[in-house]
Amino acid sequence: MSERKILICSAWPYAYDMMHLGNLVGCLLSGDVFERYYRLKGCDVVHVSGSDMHGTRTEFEALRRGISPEEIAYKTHEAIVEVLKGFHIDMENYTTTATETHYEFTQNLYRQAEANGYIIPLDEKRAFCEVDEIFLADSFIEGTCPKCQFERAKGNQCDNCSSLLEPEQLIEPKCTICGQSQIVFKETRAWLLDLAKLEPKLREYVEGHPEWEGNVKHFTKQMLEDGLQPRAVTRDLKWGIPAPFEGSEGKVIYVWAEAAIGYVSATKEYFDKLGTPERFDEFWKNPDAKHVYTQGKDNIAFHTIFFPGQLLASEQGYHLPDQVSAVEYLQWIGGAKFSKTNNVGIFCDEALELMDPSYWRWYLISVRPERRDLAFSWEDLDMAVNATLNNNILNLVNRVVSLIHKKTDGKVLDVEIEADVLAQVEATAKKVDEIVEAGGLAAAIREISNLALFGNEFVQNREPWKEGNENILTSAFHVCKALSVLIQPFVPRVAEKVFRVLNLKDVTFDEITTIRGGHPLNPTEPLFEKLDIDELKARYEALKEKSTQNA
RNA sequence: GACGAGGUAGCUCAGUUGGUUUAGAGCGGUCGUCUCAUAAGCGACAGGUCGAGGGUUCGAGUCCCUCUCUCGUCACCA
Repeated sequence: MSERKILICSAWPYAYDMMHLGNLVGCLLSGDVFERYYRLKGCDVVHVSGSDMHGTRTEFEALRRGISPEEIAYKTHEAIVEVLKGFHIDMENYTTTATETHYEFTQNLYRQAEANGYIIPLDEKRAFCEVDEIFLADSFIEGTCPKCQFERAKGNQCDNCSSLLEPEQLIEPKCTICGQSQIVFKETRAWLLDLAKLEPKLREYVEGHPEWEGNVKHFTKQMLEDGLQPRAVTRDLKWGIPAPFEGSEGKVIYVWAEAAIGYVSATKEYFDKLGTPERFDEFWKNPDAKHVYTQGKDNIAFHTIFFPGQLLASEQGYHLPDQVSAVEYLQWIGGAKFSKTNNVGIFCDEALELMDPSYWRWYLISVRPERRDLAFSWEDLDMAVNATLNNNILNLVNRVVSLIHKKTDGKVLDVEIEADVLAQVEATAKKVDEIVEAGGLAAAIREISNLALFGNEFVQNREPWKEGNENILTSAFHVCKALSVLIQPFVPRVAEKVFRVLNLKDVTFDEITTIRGGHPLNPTEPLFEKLDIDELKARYEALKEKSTQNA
């Protein structure tokens, strides 16, 4: 058991509504690609995530619809599980935050934090709706802004004059659940995680990661510069994990304070079920393990400050996040925001009705917003799928395989591979590896595409279809083989087909540079089908038409 | 509002700590071309005031200031 231990943690989708494509690409899909990549390299990989079942919105939405939060959460969870299957996202443990393991683990962790002196109580007046008998989050209160008289100012901020507000300042505050204004401010006790006390340790942890870049670095640095404050980890809600503190009966642990802990409990649950609970420590108590977190930029602070803060507070020696691979936002056409209520954008369940999931995977990762926000476009989709994946990469494979069948009886000749081909393949593998190890994926796809360009150019220039040039095909095959391995983490089902045609089995990363002479191929089969983008658009329009009518 | 991050050819992006005279790729577009491959492949060309203005410097896309646009955070939304 000396392989590298890699733990991939994808941010937990909120089990309240179906994810859109932007949610998918940054969290679960990226995680899946990383998982497959590291496994290809022979690492010991565990990938965990799950549905975030609790939360204010779920509970409030349940109140509004008159059903239980559980019902919403489980229904959504089941739908998400189906979507993951549909996108070929397959991890060690996709669970929920409503499991017994998670409840126990979270409560234990917070008891440990309390015993270590990191939990402090605080009494505070908070808005309470007497109709719904529930404490209201600031954003669930509306009223007239005391500054600009805008009538629908939120409890924390006025959307009109953008003043920051306290809920008490609103004139005629109303509950947005029942619409009534029977709001009183009642004293209630909250328990806070003392992040101020944890600050020196967190600072040390963050300073230990000079490789963090971009938003991850900036957000985190900013948080520390502003100084950390104790932050409430309990809520006056019913649906959630009962808070385990003295006198905290009837309150739950707040979602942000428990969802991330799910990374740990989900790993534990996985190894418990597997019957090898001792292996948990190989991932969570092992300083040599590498932990990769995939999420959207809105979650950065949770992964670099709050979550490590909790782990530190427990003083159990848990491994802290190493790589925080955060993406910017994928937006809808023209920079519009995805919105279920306004029926804008494509949601994951709809996406699967529209197109081959391999194509979605390839497109989404190739436009993965790693540097800045990015808008969906049909043109980009067309280019990524048809121009790059189909015409450039897969057609090259098909081209070379057909030639080998025609010219050398389906056998790769046992001759030397051209030096520049060897060098190009090796250089690409190296670059891809550097990119992925550093938390990038879109750039890796660009490198892979470049190798295919090189391959096509090579074949074109050396004309292996002419008599006497058959030896060239061995080099061309070498490129195709490398391509097939490199695309595997991105489009596993497509790679499977290519492996079959190339007659490769139990493929690992090493296959990229392995030299094969005298290797027989299998009969060719269609490797791809062109995507008809106009037809796809038409079906999308029809789908939207239908869901507008249903709404 | 405060703070932070970004605005490079139609699109997606590269551009080390400022310096090979005409700012680079890929895709798209235009033209040409091979024929092994799913009208795929290859080559050539197309010229973007590097968001706007000012400054520092022998020299700035690369540093500083101002402005503008986009995005994010601002701690009971996650």
